[in-house]
Amino acid sequence: MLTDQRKSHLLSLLADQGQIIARDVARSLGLSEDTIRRDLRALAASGKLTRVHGGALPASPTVLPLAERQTRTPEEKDRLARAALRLIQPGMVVFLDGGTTHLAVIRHLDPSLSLTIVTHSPPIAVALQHHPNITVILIGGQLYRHSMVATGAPTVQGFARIRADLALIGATGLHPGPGLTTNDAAEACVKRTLLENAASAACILTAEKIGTASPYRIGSLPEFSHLIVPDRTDLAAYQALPASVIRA
Amino acid sequence: MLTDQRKSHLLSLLADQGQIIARDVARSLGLSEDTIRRDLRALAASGKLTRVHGGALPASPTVLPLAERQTRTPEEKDRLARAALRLIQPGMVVFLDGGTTHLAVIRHLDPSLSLTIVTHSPPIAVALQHHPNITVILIGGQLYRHSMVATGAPTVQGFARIRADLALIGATGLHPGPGLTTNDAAEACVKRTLLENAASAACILTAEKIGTASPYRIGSLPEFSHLIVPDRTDLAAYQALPASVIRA
DNA sequence: GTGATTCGTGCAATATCATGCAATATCATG
DNA sequence: CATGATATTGCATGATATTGCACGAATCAC
Repeated sequence: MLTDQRKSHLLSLLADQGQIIARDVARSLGLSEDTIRRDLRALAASGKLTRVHGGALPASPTVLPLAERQTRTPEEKDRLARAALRLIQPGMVVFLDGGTTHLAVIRHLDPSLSLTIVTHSPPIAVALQHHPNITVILIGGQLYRHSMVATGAPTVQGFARIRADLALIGATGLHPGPGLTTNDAAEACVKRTLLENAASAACILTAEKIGTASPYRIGSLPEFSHLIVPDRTDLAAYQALPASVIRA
Repeated sequence: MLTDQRKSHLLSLLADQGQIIARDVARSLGLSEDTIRRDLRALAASGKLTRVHGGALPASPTVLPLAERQTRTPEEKDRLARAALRLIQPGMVVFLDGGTTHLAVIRHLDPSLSLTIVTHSPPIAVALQHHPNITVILIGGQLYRHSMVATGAPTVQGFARIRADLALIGATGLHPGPGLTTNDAAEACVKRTLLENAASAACILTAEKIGTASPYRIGSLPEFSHLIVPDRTDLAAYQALPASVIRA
């Protein structure tokens, strides 16, 4: 296993479990604790995590990943969410990815709108509790804590059995090279499944994600039907764009 | 469990309950009281709480939104939940039904306990977000809003593929005739699946449910291994009882 | 008051940490 | 391909942190 790979592994482990115990990771990777400790020190130095006696904890703001991130850029997110609403028509079957942006979409949903939402995110399901006209299909799997979504083979299978009219897919990066990317391999896999099993797909991106790339590819821009970005986003670097680019 | 995590746990416990009793926390975490006292001293030194004889109190005068909820929550539920904790051992695979009683169980869960929880309830999954030592398997299906659980064939299938050590199953009624019952047919079906695929099963019942019957049968009392009921519950009307009846 | 509980401190056992060092692997350059 | 430079890893070592226990003092409940 390569060193950088191991560091990514540590970060995704941290995102997944909310903690790292040096001894356990060293044993599970068959390496000495010294190596893991060195990695942790390096990651802590670059601010990716917080070093504590015995292992590591998320860098401060991840303590409440969703609730915290929710408050980061609320007004931008709300604008984008409202723009996304135009894609949702009555009667549709919609795949809805996890994430605070999509929670914002639900917040703005017309409660009389009648449609089916398919999601693997417990917080999304909880947010839909008081939308009686929406049929909610929950897709199961192992819970990935950082994003609070189910992942793994059962999740992929669950989505693959359904054909949606629209998929709203989140991403952590958009870059001219790799296209749309995300931070976790298993999550990327699920997102690709959403993309492949929906008649149309949209991705909502906040400003800070544009121009950045995460390790795991979801797909290229033209595979999406819609891209929803902030108002004055410069997309000149992208040769192929989705059929519709919505600026909000 | 990491030391820093334990300190966070103490603070969140304080926010939750408005007080900390050193002896109880030490016992629930399986550590010596000295360790807890040392933590409390450290937290008090940094002004995060006020040290008092026997434990700690919030640093700021009051203002605890959650503590308020705690008092509104029937303490009966908390007592029952704590009693249920004794059935949960490290390493177990546990089916966890939805409902506020089971949410209370999670609130009292030792955060260092390492086990697998399988649930079809989004609120339960959300509540487990900050229990990094617990593997959460989410079971999908159509969301039934009244109880906030997934139901239907996919849910039944999802559970049936797993063999659990323990199932904690909710019910809305216990009556000498039909036994344990619930309000929704699809939900009853899921609950039966939990019952049939776990090595042992327990049902927690608050006082107002005992002696009542809902339309849909889950199973008879002797099919359960444990029944957890309030202290002075009269069960004389029931000829066959579970192997263990816990009164809390 | 009096007994029981809780407290703080000192101490010892253990675990974890940072650093230096040597062995090996990988890289860059010619 | 050869060779020196750099990176990575495991181990040894002394330092630091954590934890449980013992013991006497302080505090609480009655």
